[in-house]
Amino acid sequence: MPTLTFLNLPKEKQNNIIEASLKEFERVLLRDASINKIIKDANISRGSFYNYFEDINDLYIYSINEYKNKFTKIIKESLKEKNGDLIETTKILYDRIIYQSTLDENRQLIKNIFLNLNYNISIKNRLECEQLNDKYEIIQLLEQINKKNLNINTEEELLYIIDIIINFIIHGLIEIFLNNKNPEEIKEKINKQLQILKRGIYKEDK
Amino acid sequence: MPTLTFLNLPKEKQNNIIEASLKEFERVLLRDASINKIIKDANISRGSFYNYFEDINDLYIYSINEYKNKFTKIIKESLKEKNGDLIETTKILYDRIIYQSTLDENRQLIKNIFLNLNYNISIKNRLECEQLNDKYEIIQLLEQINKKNLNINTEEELLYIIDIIINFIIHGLIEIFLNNKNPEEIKEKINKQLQILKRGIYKEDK
DNA sequence: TGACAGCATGACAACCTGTCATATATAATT
DNA sequence: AATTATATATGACAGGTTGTCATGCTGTCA
Repeated sequence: MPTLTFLNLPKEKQNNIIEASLKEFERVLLRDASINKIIKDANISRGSFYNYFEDINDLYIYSINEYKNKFTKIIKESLKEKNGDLIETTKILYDRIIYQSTLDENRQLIKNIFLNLNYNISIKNRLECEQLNDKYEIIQLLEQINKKNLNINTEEELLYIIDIIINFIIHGLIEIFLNNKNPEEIKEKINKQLQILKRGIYKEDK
Repeated sequence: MPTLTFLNLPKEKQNNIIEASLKEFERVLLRDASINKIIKDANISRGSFYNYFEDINDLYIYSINEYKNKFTKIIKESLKEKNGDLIETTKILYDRIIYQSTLDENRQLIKNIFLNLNYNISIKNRLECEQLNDKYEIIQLLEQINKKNLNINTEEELLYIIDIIINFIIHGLIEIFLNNKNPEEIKEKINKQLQILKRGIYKEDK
């Protein structure tokens, strides 16, 4: 989290810093982002930077928050549209993420945000933990899922399933963004994996 | 791949370099590994290093090859022991990887190798592509899987399933190594995810 | 006016990587 | 044996990076 010093800064100065950082996070992946470039662009001194943030990861998590909310919103809308059907929601979700990330004016930044997820798992954890409103958000989302057609016994199982599905999507996006695979091809792959998950991999008898 | 210059070096000198690099890859994750430390430890000059390898990733892929083979062997043995049953093989495989990585004298290195898988997906790809014998290895493994009790129509589907299962394991290992989760707890989680995959997530009617 | 807390600053130490001109060793050819 | 050609080794160097810290500035409060 940024320090109080940062939060007490005039909004304009705060924005300058955030904007400069987003420019940098758009240019390169988090692991290659340069504090030097950001402070030069935002016109602040090196010392100030370290008065505001612990390190560049700290700034990153704070800066991309807006985008996180954007995607939470997309998830919510998709769930609603598909009446809580998990598989159908996933399919439309994929389409929308791809749409956002190929047409959005900030597509390069979105692309990097997704790739950063995998470059640095520990950041991912900080991202998930630090924003405590997350827990509330997740509960809200879970409630919208239609459990009637799901073969589950506990809430825990639902969480596991979601974990699996999220990984389908994230791995798909990595293949697209990093290895320049065709989104249609990956969509096909994710659909097949969803089918497998839907019906199970073992034959009836067992 | 290392250059011919490197491969023509006396075995002892080669070994010195590999040993020095493994020491470094044990100390820190790939993204923090220092060429300086390695060349100092191996007693070679900076210029020589770049005569032998393209960069540190190049050296990494070459150095950990031995460990890759180690795990391929463990997979083969497990498959054989469980008569090709995919789920049972996965379970025992997990136990053995955990065993290796908590008891092995090189546990820290093994831990880092697994974590590196996620820190840098592009390296993972290089690792998978460059060793062409891999394709043969994979085909060999696939043949050993018992498909009779599997609900699959094509070879392609089998590959998708394996992809899913590998991700279960890798994500589990990350939680253990990076977040210091309890291996027993993660084992429980993976087992549950395997159960879900086994039976499918949708109710019969659909 | 003095004292103090909060904030800003940039020089600095201590790292890092990749390159390249030069030096040396080894092999080939005259 | 002497010369040439090729292969390999070297470390200084340029151009980066990060995090720290003593110092200076500024506004508030007594």
